[in-house]
Amino acid sequence: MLGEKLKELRESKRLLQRQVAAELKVNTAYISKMENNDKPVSKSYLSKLALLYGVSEKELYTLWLADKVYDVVKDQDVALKAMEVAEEEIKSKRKEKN
Amino acid sequence: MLGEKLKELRESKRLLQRQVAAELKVNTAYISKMENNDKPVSKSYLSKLALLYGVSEKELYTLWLADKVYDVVKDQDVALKAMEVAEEEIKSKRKEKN
DNA sequence: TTAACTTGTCCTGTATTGGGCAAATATACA
DNA sequence: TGTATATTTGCCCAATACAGGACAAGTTAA
Repeated sequence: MLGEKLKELRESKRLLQRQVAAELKVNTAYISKMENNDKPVSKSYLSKLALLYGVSEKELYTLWLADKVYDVVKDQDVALKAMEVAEEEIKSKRKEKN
Repeated sequence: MLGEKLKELRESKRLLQRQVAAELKVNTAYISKMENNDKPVSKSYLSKLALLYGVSEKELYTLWLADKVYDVVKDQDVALKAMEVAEEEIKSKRKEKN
C-alpha cells in the first residue's frame, strides 16, 4: 500500500528511481524493493519522501502503519475479527484518557 | 486483551499460576507477565492453554493476533485510520481470490 | 507468616532491518 | 534491430531488535 503509493507519486513527479535513490543516498535496488513491497520502508525516510513528493508526512506515515498492521494479520482467517478487537481496545483506551 | 482473558479463565477454573506454570513447564513469573501484558504470549502455548481452560484455540488466537495489531498501532494518532486502510486491503485481497 | 503473585534484571538465540552488489529483465528509442 | 537506460531480482551480510525465558527479590493477600 505504501509501496504502490510511493511509485505513483514518483511517476507523477516524473522522477527516476535513480534520482530518488540519490536523494535518499541509497541504491536503486532498495527503492525498487520499497515500491514493490519486497522490503519494508524505513520509517526514517518518510519525511524526506514526503518532502520530495509534496505530500504530508502524516499521509505516508498512515500508509506505513497500515502496512505494518497488514503484515501482522495477512493470511489469517481471523484477521478482520482481530482488527476489530484491537480497534475496540484503542477506542476504550481513548475514552479512559478523558 | 489476551492477558486479561487468560487471567479470567484461570481464575474461573480456580487454578493457581503455579499450576499453569507446571503445565507449560515454565516458572510463575512468566505466567504473571503473560497475564499482565508484560511479555507477549508465545504462540506455541495457545493450544495448551485452550485445552487447559476449555476454550477454543481460535478464540485465544484471535486475541493473540489482536494483541499484535494493538502493539503496532498503540499510541499512534493515526491508529484507527491505519487499521481501516489495512482492513480495506484485506477485503480487496479476499475478493481477488474469488 | 506463608503462599501467591509481581517486578526488575539478565541472558541466549533467532528474526528482522537496512542495506549493498551483481546479474537478470524490461523498456525506450534511434 | 541493437543498445543504452531503468528497473527488478536474488543472494548476501552486519547490526539491531525482540522473544522466550530464568532467577532473585520485592509485594500483596489470607
